[in-house]
Amino acid sequence: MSGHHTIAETEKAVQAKLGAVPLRREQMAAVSNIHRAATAIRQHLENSVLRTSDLTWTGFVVLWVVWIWGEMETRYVAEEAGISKGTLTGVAKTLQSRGLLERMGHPTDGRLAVLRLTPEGEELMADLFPKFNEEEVFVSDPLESSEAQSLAEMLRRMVTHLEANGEQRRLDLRGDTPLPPRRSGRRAKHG
Amino acid sequence: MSGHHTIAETEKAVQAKLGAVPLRREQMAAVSNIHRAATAIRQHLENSVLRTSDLTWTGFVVLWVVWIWGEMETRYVAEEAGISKGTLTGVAKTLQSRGLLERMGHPTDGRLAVLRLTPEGEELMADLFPKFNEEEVFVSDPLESSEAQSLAEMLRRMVTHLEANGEQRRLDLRGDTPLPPRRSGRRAKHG
DNA sequence: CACAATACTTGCGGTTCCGAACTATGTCTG
DNA sequence: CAGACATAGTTCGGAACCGCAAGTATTGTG
Repeated sequence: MSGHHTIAETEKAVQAKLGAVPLRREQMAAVSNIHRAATAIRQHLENSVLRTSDLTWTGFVVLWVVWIWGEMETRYVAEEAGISKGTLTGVAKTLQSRGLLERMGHPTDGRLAVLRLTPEGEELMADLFPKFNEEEVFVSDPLESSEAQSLAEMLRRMVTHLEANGEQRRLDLRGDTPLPPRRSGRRAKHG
Repeated sequence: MSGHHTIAETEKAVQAKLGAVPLRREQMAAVSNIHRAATAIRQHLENSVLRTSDLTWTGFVVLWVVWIWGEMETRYVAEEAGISKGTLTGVAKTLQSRGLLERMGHPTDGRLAVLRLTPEGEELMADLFPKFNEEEVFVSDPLESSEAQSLAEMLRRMVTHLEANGEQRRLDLRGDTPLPPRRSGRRAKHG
């Protein structure tokens, strides 16, 4: 890392650029720093523990979710991992091809698919997660234990709030104009 | 959102799965929630303000960085945006093709390239950013103003710590074994 | 002027990612 | 029970993304 500008300098530049505009700075800094921290932490974890097992971030998260919950239906795995169903299909395929994950049809509902770790997957996670946690401790080094708790708790409130009210908020914002389609993506066959 | 499991339930399942393993839970929850929050917030912002301008998250971040700093050399833009130089080349091309961004050679050092917003880009950001900030306020709704400040400050400490010590830490972790190459990537011309 | 260092681009191979279209299955209702 | 509707998962188009190697151009240095 060792950036050209520190995070403090950036905040100062924002102040300079936006001094006149009436903005809510505390919230802006909070959100912005959440993403900065997430990126920096993710990069550190990828390049320390994950890389040596040839796992991507998303692959690890999917394994983690399935590991924690035991068997899990794919739709819930996607949701917990924070990715779309379509993405999960591909990620699960990769993990299956490496023998870490297996998928089974649901016994009674033929539409469902269930994911589970293979023994190799279990073994990998049992080995990997303590190392992962060590790095979580490393990145949290500047926080007191009570601060880490408070941080987690505030973020939890934000996530809960978004889960509860995000969709309604987006609907209200749009009003009657429908969400424009993405530039990319599958096109209709005709028309 | 409205997940199958709440964030609290997940933490409980982790406790059940890992009850015997000696882990540092506060740090684990903090890091995990940073990513959960980042994902949820990003999705909300993409589907509220960004989508209507047909901007991707990364595209917006690049525009934002250049907007805040005025002119900026590409290497620093990539760093501030948290993406690689190679990715920036592509993203910048996309933004140029939409007339939002322009690139110029550096006046004295011919190796450098400098990015700047076009008038259209300036206009877009002037229009977009207040809306973006409104949603930052929305997602921060469950936080007191002082809490938002404290949250930002803790995250800033984590980022600073990683910038200062992350690389050394990764070196220490690896010891003498070099980082294994990625599975993918361009191959040498001949062995 | 050779030669190293720096900055960016290009291309590769793979992954991730979204979201709409599509397929298959289950469920409700007349 | 047939047709309509709902739900779960897959496929696909287009873009983003990384890390690395190689290529181009420029600058600095002995």
